[in-house]
Amino acid sequence: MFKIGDFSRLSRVSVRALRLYDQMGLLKPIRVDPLSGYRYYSAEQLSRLNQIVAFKDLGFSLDQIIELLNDNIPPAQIRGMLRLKQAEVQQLIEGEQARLRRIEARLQQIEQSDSASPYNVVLKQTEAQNVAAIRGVLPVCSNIKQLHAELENALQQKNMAIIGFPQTVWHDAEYQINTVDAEAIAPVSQSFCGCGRVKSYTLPAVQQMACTIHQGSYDTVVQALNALLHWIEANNYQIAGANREIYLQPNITDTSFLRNFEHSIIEIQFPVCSL
Amino acid sequence: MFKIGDFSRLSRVSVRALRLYDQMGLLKPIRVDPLSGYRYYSAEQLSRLNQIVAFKDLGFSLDQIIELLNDNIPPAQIRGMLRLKQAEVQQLIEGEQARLRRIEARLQQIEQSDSASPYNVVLKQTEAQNVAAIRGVLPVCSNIKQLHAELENALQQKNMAIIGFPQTVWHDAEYQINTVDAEAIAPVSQSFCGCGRVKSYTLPAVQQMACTIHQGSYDTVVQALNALLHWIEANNYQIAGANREIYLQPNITDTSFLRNFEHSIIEIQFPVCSL
DNA sequence: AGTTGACTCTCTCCCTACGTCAGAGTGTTT
DNA sequence: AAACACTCTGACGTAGGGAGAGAGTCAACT
Repeated sequence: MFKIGDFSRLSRVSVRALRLYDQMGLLKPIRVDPLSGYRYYSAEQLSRLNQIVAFKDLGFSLDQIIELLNDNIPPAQIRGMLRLKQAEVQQLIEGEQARLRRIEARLQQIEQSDSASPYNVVLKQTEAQNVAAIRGVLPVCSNIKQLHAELENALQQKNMAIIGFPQTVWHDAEYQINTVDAEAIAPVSQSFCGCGRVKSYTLPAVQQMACTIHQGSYDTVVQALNALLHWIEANNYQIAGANREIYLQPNITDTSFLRNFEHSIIEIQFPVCSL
Repeated sequence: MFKIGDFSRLSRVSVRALRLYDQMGLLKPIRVDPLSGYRYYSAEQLSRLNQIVAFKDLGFSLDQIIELLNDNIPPAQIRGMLRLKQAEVQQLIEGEQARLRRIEARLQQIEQSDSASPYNVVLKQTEAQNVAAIRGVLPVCSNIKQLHAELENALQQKNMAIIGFPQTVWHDAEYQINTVDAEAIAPVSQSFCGCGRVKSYTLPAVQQMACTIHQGSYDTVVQALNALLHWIEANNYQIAGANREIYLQPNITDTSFLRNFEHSIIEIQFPVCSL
């Protein structure tokens, strides 16, 4: 019979852990002195303790180990739990590898542009939303303002409330001179029947959206675009749809963004998928 | 200005997290109503929040992010922290890959021997210890008993206290018929000058020791050996030294193990290193 | 002006698998 | 008998929030 300290040295498991295992019912000492409360262990218990440590090394939680060491557990279930854990660890590794790529991309970015770039790219999900939209082919990008103004007027006349920030979707797969296929969009509470150029539909949800935020003059928004595209390339993603711009205003009802493109706050989004 | 809920939906960061960031000083709302305590955020803060989320995705803790977002931090230090994190993630991945191999080895083992094998292999460190030892070439394994008896007698005559479990080191690199090179060992408190066949030295520490525990008759100890060797192979380790057997007795001073090999508890150890 | 429903506030407890005290009691040795 | 090593229980801390209680606020609708 060993006192807890000896048993701890023997098994190389900390005293604190042994007391925890006792409390959880994972490994009870063979005897507890009712007077002093001292725990006494026997050498035979090393085998069970070894099992506990082995399962812990496989990544199981103590609660799971209690289950696993239950006497009347069929081997099939143990296999099942092992497979589950296997998949879990597999996924964790993949996640960490993606993280590693992100870190490397960040390092590269710092080393290229010596000053730290102000663009931080984040992966998000977006939900589907009901929207009103006007799509058109414009001679230059900046004409998107007129499209938004037209949309706003049309919705005001229809008495439709705008319940979110105005957005633009740039449908051009690649840069084209003199023509830009763009769509001005405003979130609305419910679908309605479109009329004229105004369409009503549901902007689909996107699982993986690479996003960054641009602040300042609209003229420098290309820098944000560049940073975003670099990030997508460096992290082994692929563009999976048209990119969006969301015009973040102080208030949803405020529409000053149309007149103030010098101090705008814009979130730029690219749908992506893993390469 | 946005209330916390709107800001949360906008940024896709939970309200709870935003409150935490406020409390930690990571992202203070631009205004807090002194009466109601309501937090109000501005769209401009999305950019900082994006930075926070981006660094969190890289694996940094909130405390580290406070440092990283400190205005007067040189880019060189950011690079350093990124490199550190890179190494850390790299190591984590390797650890998880090793775990994956352990899980796979376990699955294989279960599938081969349908009933769950009672041997659980664990990786430990061992410390250096002063020992007394007699080494000899024996005709059969079981003669190790005599060597231990001889060692015990010699130490008793010298009045040396044994302060740990008796052990055997099997020096044979490979199995040989009719001759076994083995060493009976007993831990002692300090080194002394050996005499005759009894040597005194320090048994070196081992960084990685693959261990399992055998209970029952000594005759079936080969099964434990097999399980251990399988584990070492399946986990991409290599044997890096002579294997040891530790005879775990109810008490250190008890020497009944020499007479009772039918109900022994033995820990078997193999020094290993990564392949 | 009142009411309702949706938000928000602070506060506390919960999660892992222990590490780390603090204060009190035990066992062994000199 | 004193010293010292060991053990006990219990509490608090960890990272990043989740869940929920109880109270207060805001905005819209009657």
